[in-house]
Amino acid sequence: MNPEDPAAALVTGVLVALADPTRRQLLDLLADQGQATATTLAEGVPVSRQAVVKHLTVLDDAGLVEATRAGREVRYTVRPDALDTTARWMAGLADQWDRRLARIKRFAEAAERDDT
Amino acid sequence: MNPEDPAAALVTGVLVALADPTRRQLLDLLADQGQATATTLAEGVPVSRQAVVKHLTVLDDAGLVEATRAGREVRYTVRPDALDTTARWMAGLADQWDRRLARIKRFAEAAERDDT
DNA sequence: ATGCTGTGCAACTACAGAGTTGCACGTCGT
DNA sequence: ACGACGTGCAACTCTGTAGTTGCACAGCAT
Repeated sequence: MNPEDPAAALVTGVLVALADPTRRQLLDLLADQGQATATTLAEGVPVSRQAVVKHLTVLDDAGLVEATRAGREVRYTVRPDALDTTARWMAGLADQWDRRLARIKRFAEAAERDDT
Repeated sequence: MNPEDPAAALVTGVLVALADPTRRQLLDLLADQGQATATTLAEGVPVSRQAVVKHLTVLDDAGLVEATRAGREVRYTVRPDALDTTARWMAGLADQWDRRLARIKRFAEAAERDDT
């Protein structure tokens, strides 16, 4: 995954965002409620509103949530696209490893046959 | 994803492990070479051998690599299982969000029809 | 036996990020 | 106009972790 690749940057952001348990919890709440503000979300999580705001910023940068201004409040929504992309990337990586391992295994077996 | 769930712990470990770019690079090298030692891997990465060892420990705890002792050296191998599990978890989550969003959208449209 | 090479352990530095608090500003309802 | 509420900004603390260096120990070769 070359760092110049824009898709790579997206994946990195998603992984970093999901690595934090509080952020996963926030995503869970958001997906459940469909829409919520930072203040509301702070009630369902053991940290301050400001901490929630920071987490939401990270999630926004990762493309996992979307912020919409409505008067004096900001409503957040879940965005599945980035998550989906990352899931596909990961599945592809797992597949790649599987194939490489299979190739190496064939190699080892061939070498063994040559010995005996 | 409830924290008591053993599968959740596995997923968390994988996410944390993959969130670091150096660790992803190490996994790339490992998957490419099939097998390598910490000392060898340190040559392909811009950090010291000790740093590499620490990263490999994290990857091992996450179940992404396996360490095998061979005389005085320790050979590391990639393990696709944990990655595969996490990829599936993520795909499931993306799907879940999609369905929730679809449900909410229907809700909103129904409410709009009631208004007009 | 001795030197070379790969690991392991420990102490240390440094920086990023998770969290907090306090206050100022815009917005809504009355 | 005024109070209440939601948000934004800034400064600060603190812990975790990535990284380093130095040294001791174990295994291999000659």
